Amino acid sequence: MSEREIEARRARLQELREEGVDPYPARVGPRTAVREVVAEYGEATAEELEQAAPKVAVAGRIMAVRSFGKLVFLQVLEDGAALQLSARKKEMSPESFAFVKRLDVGDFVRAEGALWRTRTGELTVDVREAQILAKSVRPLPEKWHGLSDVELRFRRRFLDLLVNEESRRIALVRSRTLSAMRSFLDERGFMEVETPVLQPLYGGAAARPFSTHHNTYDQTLFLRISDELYLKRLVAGGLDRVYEIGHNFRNEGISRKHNPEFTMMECYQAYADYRDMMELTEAMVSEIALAVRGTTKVEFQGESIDLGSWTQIPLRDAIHDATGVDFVEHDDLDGLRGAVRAKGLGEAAAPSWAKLVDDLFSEHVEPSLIQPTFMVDYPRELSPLAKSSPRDPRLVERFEPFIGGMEIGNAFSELNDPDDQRDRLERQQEAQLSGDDEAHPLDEDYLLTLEYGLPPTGGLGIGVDRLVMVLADAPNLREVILFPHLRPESDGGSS
RNA sequence: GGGCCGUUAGCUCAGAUGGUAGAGCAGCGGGCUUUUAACCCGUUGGUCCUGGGUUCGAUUCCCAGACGGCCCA
Repeated sequence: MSEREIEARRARLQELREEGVDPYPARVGPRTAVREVVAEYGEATAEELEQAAPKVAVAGRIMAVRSFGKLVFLQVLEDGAALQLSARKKEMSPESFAFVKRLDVGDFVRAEGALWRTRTGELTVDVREAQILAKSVRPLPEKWHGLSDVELRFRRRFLDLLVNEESRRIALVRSRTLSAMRSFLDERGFMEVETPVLQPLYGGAAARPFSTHHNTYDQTLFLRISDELYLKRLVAGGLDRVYEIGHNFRNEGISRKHNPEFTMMECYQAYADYRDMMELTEAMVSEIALAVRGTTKVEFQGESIDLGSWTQIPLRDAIHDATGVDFVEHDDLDGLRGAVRAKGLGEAAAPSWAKLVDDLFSEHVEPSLIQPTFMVDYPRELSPLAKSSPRDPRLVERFEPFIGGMEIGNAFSELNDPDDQRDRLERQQEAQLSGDDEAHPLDEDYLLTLEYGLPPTGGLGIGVDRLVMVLADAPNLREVILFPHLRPESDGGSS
């Protein structure tokens, strides 16, 4: 094992301690942010700097050392901004120079001195005094190739962030997306709330939950698969515009577009319907794109996408155009299976009519929905929480927004008729009994809420991670989640 | 869940028809006062993912497994 470098660094750590230097001091001392120094003096000429010789103190992590014996260049990085330090033997006390020479790449230091510009034009702090802020006893990834091992990048994300600019950029896009989303909703009069992650009964989406156990009450609890039912309880309680941005947990596979734990924004607006939610979605996505990217026109995986321009397609037409199958004509499982077979689309394995419609859509339509698209007019069976369409009782007032071939949300006029809701949830129970483990459970407490009365309400959910993928042009979900779910690290043994 | 590919030094990667392995960077020692992947000389460092099999001998071949990647479901 190459523990040798760690030993060497630990030896230097020990030396510092023996000399009475605290390698992990509690205080940093006065300093100017590297970014500010660069902003202020980045344009100054060598002559200007030589005349004024402005004294600065900066702090940061040493990312590179180039030593010439009596002259050492170090590059420090602080909050994504880099600055070069120089240490010249002739210009420093012997102690200070020896101290700098003993620093390792990865150490955090504070250094003070005058700014100058080297022969190659690099803005540089000519160090007179330096202090260690935190000793690093492990070597950083190699400076040229960096860290490219995908597994290591995710398992040691801090190293990835440190050496891979792209990783840092995506984290920033994510942060700005969340902040723009909050501003947008706040400005529209929405109130941010928090609802339980641990729930006695899950609901609000078609998914299998994680379950856990509360010891004191000896109670089975589920990690929420959606915020929906709790948020609507709040609307029933008179909080007319609410939103929540939080993690949902779905016990399912991992893919380019799926992580078992992901971030969802859900908002609900009383006295509104799905048309209003459509308008809200358009405005929100545009505004976030402007805030994060400065434009609604973005590149995503080689496609130019205008996030300010949406089209609408009824689900029935989209599937019919792509497959020749009309799910309205074939309104039961056997009929639809027959139609799918007749069109040569293979054996339909779906356990229910609704699931089969969903499968047809996911396979034949969704990948082609690159430009922003609202898929509308979903069948009732596919949407147990959405209000029936007054135009056609087989449909519901629902849409899903798609960008870049991905479903990025879900919205509807919320079903507030308690009897209709009971009927739909009872059908879900039947589905569950016949083997659909993603069916919605029957939530009596939620039905009680509806019996007291929920105003006409529009609801919208946006998958934040996927939206960030689009805004950051990231190829998969794990790039936009700082700590994506991975299998436990194995010791290589078989068992 | 299925198919394909990968796993070799701290990092990035070579490599051998089966005879226990190399480079660059990092480290260590030396030189060097204008570098930007600094350079020059010397040098340390390996469970070649794990287990089993075949073999005189396996890191290499075979089987199983772990983890990861891509594609598919």
